[in-house]
Amino acid sequence: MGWIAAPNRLTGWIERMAADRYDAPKREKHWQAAWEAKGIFQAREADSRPKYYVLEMFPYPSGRIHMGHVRNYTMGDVVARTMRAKGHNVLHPMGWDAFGLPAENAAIERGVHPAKWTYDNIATMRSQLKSMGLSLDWSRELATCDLEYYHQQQKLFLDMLAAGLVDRKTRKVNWDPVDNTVLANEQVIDGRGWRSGALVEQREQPEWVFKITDYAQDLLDALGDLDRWPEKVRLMQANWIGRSEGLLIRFETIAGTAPDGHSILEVFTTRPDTLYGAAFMAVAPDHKLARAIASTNAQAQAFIDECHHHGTSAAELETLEKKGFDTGVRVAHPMIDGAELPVYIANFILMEYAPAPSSAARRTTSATSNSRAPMAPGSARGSAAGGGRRDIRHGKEPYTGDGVLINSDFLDGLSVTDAKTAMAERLAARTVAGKPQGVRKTEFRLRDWGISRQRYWGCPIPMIHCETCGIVPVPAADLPVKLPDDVSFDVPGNPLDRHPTWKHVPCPKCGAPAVRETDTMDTFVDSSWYFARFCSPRGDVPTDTDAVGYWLPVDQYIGGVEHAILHLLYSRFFTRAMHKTGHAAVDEPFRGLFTQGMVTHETYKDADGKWMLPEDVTIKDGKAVQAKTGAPVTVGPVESMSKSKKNVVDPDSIIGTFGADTARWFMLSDTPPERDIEWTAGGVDGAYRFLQRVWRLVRDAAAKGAGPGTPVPSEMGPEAEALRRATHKTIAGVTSAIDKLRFNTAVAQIYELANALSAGLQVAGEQPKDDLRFALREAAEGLTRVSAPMVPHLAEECWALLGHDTLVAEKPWPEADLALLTEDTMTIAVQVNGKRRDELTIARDASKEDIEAQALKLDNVVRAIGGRKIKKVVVVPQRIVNVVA
RNA sequence: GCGGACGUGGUGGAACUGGUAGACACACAGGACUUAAAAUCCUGAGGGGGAAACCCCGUGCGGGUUCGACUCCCGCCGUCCGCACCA
Repeated sequence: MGWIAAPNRLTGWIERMAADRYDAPKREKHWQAAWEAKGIFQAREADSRPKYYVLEMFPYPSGRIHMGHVRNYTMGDVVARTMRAKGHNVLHPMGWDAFGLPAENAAIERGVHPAKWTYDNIATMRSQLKSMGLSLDWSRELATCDLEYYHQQQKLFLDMLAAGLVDRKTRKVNWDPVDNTVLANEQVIDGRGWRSGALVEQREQPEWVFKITDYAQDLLDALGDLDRWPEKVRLMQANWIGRSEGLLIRFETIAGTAPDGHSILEVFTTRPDTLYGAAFMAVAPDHKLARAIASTNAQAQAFIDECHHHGTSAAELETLEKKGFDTGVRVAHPMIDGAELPVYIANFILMEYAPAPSSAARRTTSATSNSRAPMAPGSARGSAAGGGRRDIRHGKEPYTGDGVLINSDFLDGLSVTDAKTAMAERLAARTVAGKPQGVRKTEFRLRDWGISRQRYWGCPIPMIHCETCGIVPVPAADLPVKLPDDVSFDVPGNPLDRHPTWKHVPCPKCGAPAVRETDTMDTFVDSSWYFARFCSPRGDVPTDTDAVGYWLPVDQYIGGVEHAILHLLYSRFFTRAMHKTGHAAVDEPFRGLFTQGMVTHETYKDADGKWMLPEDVTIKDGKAVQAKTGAPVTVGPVESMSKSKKNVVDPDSIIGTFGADTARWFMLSDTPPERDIEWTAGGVDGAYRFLQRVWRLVRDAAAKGAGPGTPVPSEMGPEAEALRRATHKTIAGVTSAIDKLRFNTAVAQIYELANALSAGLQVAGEQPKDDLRFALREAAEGLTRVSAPMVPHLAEECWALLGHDTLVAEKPWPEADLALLTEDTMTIAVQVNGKRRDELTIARDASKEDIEAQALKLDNVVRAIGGRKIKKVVVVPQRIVNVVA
């Protein structure tokens, strides 16, 4: 065994490997450069093709891209590339949701300026995204922290202010003591800040709000037209807006029980029909009556204080134990002479923030299951249980549906709906203190959108506080209000507020010394119009109306379902606001919406219970062990990738090792896009191997197949025919799968074509005939072109292997030859009594009679019938035969 | 509690408007190639029975409609999501 021989073998092996392998990481850079050189992904407005706007939710520049981004942007890219090939003028831009807390946290922790931190991250992530080979128009890139961007946002704010869409309210806010900022109710989860996790406190704070409630009804109604949105998201938004119709009832308080000035108590209820069963009235802890009581009653005050320890969000209130405090106040029951109802302060009642003229307790509670009910329950619903003298079996027939009311005087026998109407009419006709006792009112759960944040790294709110003139907008000519660069984060609080000079400006009206608003905008504002800005990202007005008129709405928006409510609802509001202020011509920003699932991975812990990165774990003898030490590893459940559990895989290392196409292919394979996908090392290998196989198949087909542009031969043998059929079936199938965003089924069909091409190459031998040579080329080209949106680099490589000097990215989408999709003969199943017994291959256009006759002749069918009498034969041509015996 | 979605082999999943359940893939097993391994190529496979032809069972569970049900209806069980004073 001479050692001289070894190098030869090794060299031969390396050469063979090199010749047999597609070097994805290397070639991908080449094709990316080729696309960029031609600028083929840059969108222009002046174009006769139909427009198509594809957008994925833009990322927060947290540092590096993660697999969720890879999945999201791959899907969008498939749509963009496919629509481009199908002859659309495609806009597919990318930007950065760049304002926000983490930048300030980095400043606090590491002393790096938020701007530097952000732009450095953007540079990293941009290059990572570019390595994915996305067909993005990078010339439109923007970051919301660009002065150019937030300058325009300040203009929008002032226009919205002028249009009456901005308000300033003092209200009870959720204060996050860790982040030192106000949070929207939506940002409070289980009483804790959504970012910091700190327990939220309540505070009084003046803040700027956008009057989204002005559009509550419209935002609700328009959901019905968003037929290309997931039903789930529309439902969530409808619930969030939470329209409820009810009655505002004015109760008279019993003399001597209520403080002065409280002779009337206004109460809103959605169930006026249950008034006869009412047990008590409840007011919110901040209701003026509650405050009046508390001013002279320490116990009441203590109860109110206790209530304030909880968050203000509705969800928070619902999970609380229900508690009440009897104020001693009594109101007269409007329907029952002499009956009185107690008034409680309750911890589960919410002050209404909507622009009601005078705050009222929002809800009343009926007695349906409350032991303190002084009256019999007012409604008997078929399945309702509960105390009191409820008579479930009222009447001869069992109740179905909503049932009818009992023990409710004039409402008896009415349905709930009719009873509500009857009660509303009765109360409306009565007068209390000069006004109708009952007024119909529609309320919404949705509240105005508070946007003030006591933060540095956000868009400054362009307002000035003057002692004599009040609050004055910054004149448009003085915009932008630029964030100062010289800020420090060594002490808590808002750096803008304690900056030595920044906030001190003369009042634009009177010239006297005044101060700027030091609050900045909620970053959800930034993301509420970026899709519009992409239409004219460099304009010196917020939107170019021509460009926006051309591109909007976004035809296909793709992102995570976690934004189902906030971001999407705010964007819908903002688009309406932009319409009203002349910055857009549509109301709905997103014509089509798709919410993709998350990326998950197994979790790993070492012997000490510490989380481990997947890359530090290997499988040895079927057991998970630490790659370096071989120490045992505990495999935990599959969970969505998160830094805290370390079950993350870095896209860079995948792309660097296997290439972007492998990562893209994995993300599209196997799992339906709306579901969570589990990232596995095995799956990556599988994707990589398949792409290598495609490359080899196309290379071999290029060698054995016909030359480029060879016309269809007149004679076609069965093998060639079958391969051609597979090709065209795949083209048709992939086209419709991508159209429906069913990427996993598109992938499966591409596998089938690859298998068919492989079979074709097998039968071809060394000297295939012209018909098969044609079919091989057609299949290889078809395979290349339908997979191009998913694995664009490999497709370019294959296209070149096939002898083309053009780019697939510029080729039109292939068309399936419909004539090849239908075969002359087909195989249908034959059942006997509903069980499949045989199958029948027969002419496609065979008559029912022929099919029946042939089916009844089949041996298996005859045997299954077993001599019984045939009662009936169901024949569905091209589908099935069922013999009933 | 209300509303919604989902439940299919060892695994991810496919199945168009009710018409051959399990496409395609992963993992697995066998074979070819190799000194060997990797890679690659070929073959097999829902479960059970049978030498085979075939037969029985099978889409969470129980009913129903239908010639025929993963698909439609009713009732359960389970998982996930959203919402929620009450209904």
